[in-house]
Amino acid sequence: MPRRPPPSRRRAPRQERAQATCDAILTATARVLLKDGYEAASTNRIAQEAGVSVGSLYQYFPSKEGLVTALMERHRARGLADFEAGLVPLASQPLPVAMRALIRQVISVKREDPKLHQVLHELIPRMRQWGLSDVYSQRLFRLVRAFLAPRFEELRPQNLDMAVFVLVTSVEALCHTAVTDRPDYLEDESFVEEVAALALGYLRPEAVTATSAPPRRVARERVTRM
Amino acid sequence: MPRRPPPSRRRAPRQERAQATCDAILTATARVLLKDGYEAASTNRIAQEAGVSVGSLYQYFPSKEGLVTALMERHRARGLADFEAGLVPLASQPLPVAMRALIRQVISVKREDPKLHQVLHELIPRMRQWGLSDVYSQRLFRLVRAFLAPRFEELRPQNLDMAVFVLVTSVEALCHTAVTDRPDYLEDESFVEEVAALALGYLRPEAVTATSAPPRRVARERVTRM
Amino acid sequence: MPRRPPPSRRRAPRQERAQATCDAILTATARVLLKDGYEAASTNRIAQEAGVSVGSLYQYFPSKEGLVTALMERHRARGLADFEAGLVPLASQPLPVAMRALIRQVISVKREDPKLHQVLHELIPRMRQWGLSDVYSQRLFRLVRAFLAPRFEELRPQNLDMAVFVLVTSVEALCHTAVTDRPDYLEDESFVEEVAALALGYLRPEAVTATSAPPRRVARERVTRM
Amino acid sequence: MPRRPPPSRRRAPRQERAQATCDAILTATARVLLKDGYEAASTNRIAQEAGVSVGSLYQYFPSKEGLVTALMERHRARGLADFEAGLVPLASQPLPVAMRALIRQVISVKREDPKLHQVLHELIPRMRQWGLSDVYSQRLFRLVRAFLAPRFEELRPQNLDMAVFVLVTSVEALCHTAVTDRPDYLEDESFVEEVAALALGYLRPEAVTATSAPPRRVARERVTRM
DNA sequence: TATGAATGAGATTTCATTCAT
DNA sequence: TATGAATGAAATCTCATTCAT
Repeated sequence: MPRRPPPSRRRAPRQERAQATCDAILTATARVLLKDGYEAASTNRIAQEAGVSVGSLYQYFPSKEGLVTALMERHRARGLADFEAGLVPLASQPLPVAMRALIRQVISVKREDPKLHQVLHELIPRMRQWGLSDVYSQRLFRLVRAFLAPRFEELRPQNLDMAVFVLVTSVEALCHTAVTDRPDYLEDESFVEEVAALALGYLRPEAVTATSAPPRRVARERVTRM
Repeated sequence: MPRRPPPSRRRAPRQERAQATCDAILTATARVLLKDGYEAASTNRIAQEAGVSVGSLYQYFPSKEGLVTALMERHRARGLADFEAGLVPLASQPLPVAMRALIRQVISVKREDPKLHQVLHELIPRMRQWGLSDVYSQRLFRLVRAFLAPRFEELRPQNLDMAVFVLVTSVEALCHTAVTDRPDYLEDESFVEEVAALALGYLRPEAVTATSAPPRRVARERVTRM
Repeated sequence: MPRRPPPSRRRAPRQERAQATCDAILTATARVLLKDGYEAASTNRIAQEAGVSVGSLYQYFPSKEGLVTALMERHRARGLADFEAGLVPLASQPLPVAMRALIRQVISVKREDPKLHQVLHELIPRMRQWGLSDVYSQRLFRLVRAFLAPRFEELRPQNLDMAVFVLVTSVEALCHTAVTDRPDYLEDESFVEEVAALALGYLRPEAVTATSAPPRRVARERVTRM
Repeated sequence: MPRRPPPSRRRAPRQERAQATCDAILTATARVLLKDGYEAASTNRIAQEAGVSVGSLYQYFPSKEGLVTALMERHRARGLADFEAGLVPLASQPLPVAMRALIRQVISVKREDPKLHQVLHELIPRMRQWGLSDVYSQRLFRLVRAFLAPRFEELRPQNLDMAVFVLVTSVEALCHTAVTDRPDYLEDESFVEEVAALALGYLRPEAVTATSAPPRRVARERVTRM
């Protein structure tokens, strides 16, 4: 029996003042997480940074976990909304064009506040430990799937779900790691090209791989490439 | 001024018995990390699991950080050695063959003890916070670079370093995420094919993404898309 | 210097509505005390249960102490009134008849709401700590004393005050403990008989303790002390 | 499903020093409970009073609850042992003699440290809330039962268990309340006589009560006494 | 060298109470 | 009068680390 995920909010703020407090707390949480990391970020410290008392913090959030969860939710909801908004006008574009645009968007979203992105990214496993399922990943997955589905016929992969997994996982990792480890790449237009090459090379209809894959393709490829 | 990374070992064990104790502690650390996660893994608990006193633990390791670092080092050193060992006989193989073999190896290494892999994976950002540079990533990077360098001429990417980054990051993320989130993929031979398709499709010499790639294209594209 | 007992009420409710609120709060207090016990019963929780805001609660009661004290007073005042009402018609009854009737009444009062009785009973020491003297015990004592005084001549005990203490204390304890620990006894008519036997055996004129109680002293003492 | 009572001890002290610490903590607990009562007695305060750090306290006791429980156990175990020791030589004495001796012992035990007795007495309901069954009450009950059983034939009560309940509850309450509320009675030999009169009058073979009890006795009594 | 008792700073969380609206 | 947001002192408990034995 999986334990029900604990709520991330304790009570909805009714008055304006309360909403402001609530926001201030979340923002302060982000700031403190950035500066000190999750462990060193004490609730007292966060409250202080938000300019409220700890009591207020606990009036709106049931625990440190809940607080961080709420921040995460806010952050990811925004990111997902952005992504979706960016995706819509691309539906009718040619795949390469759309792909590059998407990659640029992913990067630009992460670059906006790289440190916060990184901190929250590192919190994901912890949230999993807390029993929170990653609904945003699932929604992202579904968005990308819906984007690719209409073009399925022209693509090489036969298993759409797996293709989405491969694409989302690899592109996400590349963008994230670039932000984290190679900020120089972010200024480099050729990086986008390379990520696009990875994605498009993977999706493209022409057979490319070899030896053990579906018979005839393999043969053709072997001849073609080696 | 970046702080000098603290040592992960306090004193090298001289006697055999000491070495055994040291190993026992590291192994216990892994066990406890698995069971309880990093935060809940107290040094007292680890010592108990190892069958020694906390005092002894602190005789061999200067701190909890050091202990975890040492475990990490042991683990990654082994992983890297395995990887290197697997890489050597593949030097002379055709790329697709070698690539599939490598992917299989990465997966099998992670599958061996998936939970431990995951726990240690999640510790990486923490170690970074501690000021430890990820030497193993760098060495992995160099290994892959050395593997690809001789074939550079036949590959599409023009920037070898970036290509290595793209490959290592994406393949690693795919294998890791599969172990974590989609264990069903691990049993599925087609998953290896897809990852291989991603890698090979990225590396292959023929242009594929149409519109983009090498120098002039970029210019054209800029005109086209922006 | 003993601190003056703090008031249990802040302001007397003037309007009817206010009286209703006041009652609602007290009733809610009882409910919450029952459910959660004294410590877990927070004033916010009580206010919520009463359907008012904490602010209102503090308009009628100066503190949590005062709130609980007021509840206690209400409860004991009612209990005492009941007891007194029951006592009046028994004044002219033979002692055994009256005694059984009283015991039955004590039991039935406690059985009415055993949990509340128990909770409030357990609060008595706390109230003592708060410096509140137990006026209701004193009034109960006086009632029983007044009940026994007219029959003093026919009773064995020579010290009326002590006899009242012995009777009240033991009967009260028996009834309370039965409600708490042996609810089965409450259904058992023979329990009433046994308690009555205890009380009547204690009060009866014939000497009984034989062997050690110095016989003649009794007579002398009567003269000397009462 | 009743929750298993939590342990009152965390780990048994192995070294002498540890035992001393453990004792010091328990003694300090008693001292602080006396002075401040349960609520105001903070674990930090207790540790300070014991001259150790809080950490040490929590090394031996798992919680404040556990700490108090352990103190209670120690206290009641001693009291019970004393009582049992006093009971043995009385087995062969005439009932009135034995009864007076027992009452004197109960009083003297409580008088030894009246405040501590009172504090611990008031903690009993709390322990019940914690799910701890009152084993010592049960053992006391059995001791008294074993004491009365051989004389059952000569006693009035027909239900031995109920008789034990009546005796233990009333005598205990009288002694306790006297210690608490009427310390003057403790100096007064006639108080012991009255309590003995209560107990012996209850137990004595001669019929005494009336109207509704077992038929013939009732009749006789009515004639005799009223 | 090994042990494990002891330390104590510091973390999370609660709740009686106040007071601006 | 009523509301409920805000306060903040204080309580319980943990755990990395030290050091006397």
